[in-house]
Formats: sequence, C-alpha cells, structure tokens
Amino acid sequence: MRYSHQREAIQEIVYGTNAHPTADWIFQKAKAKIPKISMGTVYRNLKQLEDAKLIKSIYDGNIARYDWNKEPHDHLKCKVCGDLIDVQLFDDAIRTRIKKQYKFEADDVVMTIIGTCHKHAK
Amino acid sequence: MRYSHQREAIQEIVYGTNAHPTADWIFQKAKAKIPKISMGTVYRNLKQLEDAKLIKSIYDGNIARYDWNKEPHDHLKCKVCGDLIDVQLFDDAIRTRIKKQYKFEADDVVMTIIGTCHKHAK
DNA sequence: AGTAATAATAGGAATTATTACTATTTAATA
DNA sequence: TATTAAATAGTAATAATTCCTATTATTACT
Repeated sequence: MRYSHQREAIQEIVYGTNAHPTADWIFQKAKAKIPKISMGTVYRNLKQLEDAKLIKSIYDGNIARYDWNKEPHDHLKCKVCGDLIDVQLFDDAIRTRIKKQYKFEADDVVMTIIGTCHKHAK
Repeated sequence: MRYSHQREAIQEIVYGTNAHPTADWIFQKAKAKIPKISMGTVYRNLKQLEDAKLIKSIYDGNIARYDWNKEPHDHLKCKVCGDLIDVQLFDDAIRTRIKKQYKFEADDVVMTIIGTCHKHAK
C-alpha cells in the first residue's frame, strides 16, 4: 500500500473521533484539508484501511460507519439521537465459549443493544 | 389497517419461508400471484406489517431482510453462502439482565455470529 | 344495493449509499 | 531525473429504498 496524503488524512479523521463516522461525514471533514478530494477516494481508502486492519466497519441499519477501535466490543444504539456507544458486554472467555457452542466456525460476534440513551431520560 | 389482497400475499410469502427473504425476493414471489404488484407496494406493506408486529426486519450488512419469527432470537450468518440461521443464544433471563446493566433503556438485543456454516466444513 | 370517503395501489421518478470507470497525477525507485 | 504502477478526481452507473400521484378497491353508511 503506497503512501497517499488522502489516506493519511482519512485515517486521522477516523482516529480522531468516537462518533463512529459515516463515509459522508469523513468526506466533509476531509474536504476541509483537501478541497478536491472525491467520494470515491474516501470509500477506496476506507476499504484499504479496513483490509489492513487499521480500522473496522460496522453496519448501522443500512449505512456503514467506521471505528478506530479494533478490540472486540459491542454497541448501544440510541434510537432517539442515533448515537452509537461502545461497550464491553462480555469478556473474551464468554465470547470464545459462544463461538464453540454451535456447529459453526465463528469468526466474529456482532452485538447491538437498541434503546434510549441517558441524554433522553424522562 | 384496511384489508388488501397485496398485503395478505406479502405476509403469506414471509410466513412461508425460513430464508429471511429480502424485499426483492418477496417482490419476485408476489409477482407470481399478482403480476402487476409494484415494489413500492412491497416496501409499504412490509413496513406496515412490521409496525403491526406481524413480522420483524433485520439488517444483513446493508440490506433489509424479513422474518416471521417474532420471538427474541439471534442469527448465525455464513459468510460463504450468505445464509442466516436462527439460534437462541441466551435465555430471556440473561437478555433481561443485559438490558438492566447499562444506563440505557434497552428495548432490543440484536446479535449476529459471523462465520462459516457446517455446509462448508473442510 | 348504491354511494361517499379514503386507504391502498401501480407505475415511475427521486434519493441515498456505494461502486465502477478512466484520463491524469503522484509516490516509489532505478 | 525518468520510469512505472498505484492512487486520484471527476463523473457515470448501480442498488436499495422512498416518494409522488392519478387511479382503484375496501369499508362505512344510507
């Protein structure tokens, strides 16, 4: 993977937020640094960064979001504000047990708790 | 919700398979019964059926699939053949505990185990 | 049964997220 | 510095989904 100014900027943007940004959000931020950057460049580099295990992608409903946190973890998804919050629901021992429990060679456990976050407490 | 021939057919199609069909798959099947049915009708009715809690929708990557199984359950997703298999990973007691564990009013737990199913054992 | 009110439909256009294409630019290196 | 191939900008294409509107069908009421 050859160096590129654009990929470095994209990686910095993803690493600089806990907001699990979308491709479009990243594109907007990147334009501030590199006005002529194009959406294709953003998607191509996000894919390369993911292939290189430098970032992870997660699906939030029907849109992709990106995460610098490569440790196994889960998400709380607030259906009011849309925020996605990192949590560690199970320790690794339990994750491993889940993987062995089925006639299924498991690579990854993806878990999301859907509900309402504390910001909207009544 | 007023009766419609189209909605009845769509519900029957979803109830008649374990394959977690996509909107397009449902559309193709529905056309066999109602040749002039349109995609908008399929989506509108799937949404209505979901609002009425007669079916559930799940996101498989970035595409929506539909499920007649309204009980809390999880999915094994095979990355080779794309199949989605229903499993009951935790009993309700554990689910309830997870929901109480965070400063977060949880409604639903969505879990998917990604890996390779027994059909592709080496 | 006949009619009025309105929910639902077909068909197609619009939107959104994402991928593909291509001529040009740029990083690595001989 | 000249060569080579990867990466880019800009744009077209695709896929899933939603929106729009004139017409049709179901239900309620007489």
